Amino acid sequence: MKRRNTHSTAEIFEVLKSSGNALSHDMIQENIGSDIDRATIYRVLNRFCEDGKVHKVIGDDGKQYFAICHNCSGKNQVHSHNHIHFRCLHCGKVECLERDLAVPLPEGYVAKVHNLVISGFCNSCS
Amino acid sequence: MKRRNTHSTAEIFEVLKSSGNALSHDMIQENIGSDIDRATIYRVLNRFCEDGKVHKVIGDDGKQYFAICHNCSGKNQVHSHNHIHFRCLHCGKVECLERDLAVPLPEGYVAKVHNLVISGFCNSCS
DNA sequence: ATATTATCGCAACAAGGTCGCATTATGAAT
DNA sequence: ATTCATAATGCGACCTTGTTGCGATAATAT
Repeated sequence: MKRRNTHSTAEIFEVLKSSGNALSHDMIQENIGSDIDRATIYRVLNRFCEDGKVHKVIGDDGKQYFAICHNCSGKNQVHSHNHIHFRCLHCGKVECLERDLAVPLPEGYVAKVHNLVISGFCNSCS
Repeated sequence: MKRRNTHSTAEIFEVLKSSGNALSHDMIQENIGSDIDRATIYRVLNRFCEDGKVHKVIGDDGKQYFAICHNCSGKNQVHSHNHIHFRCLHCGKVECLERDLAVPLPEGYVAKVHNLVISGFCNSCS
């Protein structure tokens, strides 16, 4: 399936880019000018993930957050997104701490997905 | 509020203990003998968390997993549960890797909750 | 301009978890 | 042992997050 450049994809990507943080679906919907359907936003985001333009983290609030890949090593690679994310319990901001983390696993264990989130208070809120 | 010893709390704690791993609500419901309501299970587990007998992790599947605290340093302490959890994508097992992790945060950041999950394949499934 | 088909919007659905409220049962006091 | 206050339960309703089916729309190639 070839991807098409649509209004929605452009706007959603722009919101993610200008934010610089990891955003949940509803954050995106707020920050967006036009009115894009919830299902469409999820579909666009999941497409971004498949294409390796974006990575997804599940917060300790159980919600999905999406962020543009900067230092991530290519699409769908194992270990590609093994950095810690920080979620502020006060302002809600979720950011990627650009510090890769090598976690030694026991013998015979194979890592596929890293989902590392620390929450607390960020520098603006502590 | 004083806690009471009930049938449900005893059974749920026993299931967690004999399993040795972190269990989701439905895993507990399967492993349990009697028929305990979903809401009750969640309430019991949340009570255990408040009392520091158990800690909770959100998996990258968005589900809550509960595990008995072994090396965790007391109830509701910051940094008390800062170990990595491993979730097997094949057998579903979620286990605590008993290896504490000191993550250096940027200036001004305060950690409150650690939610560190790596998923992949465990030694039995890889 | 036309055809193909990826994408969208809407609605319905599913799963996970919480909450209100009437009922039950635990543990303490009598 | 009986009574009493109230913690805990079961049931149902509810909310939120996310996904899916399907007909309508619109992006790209010809």
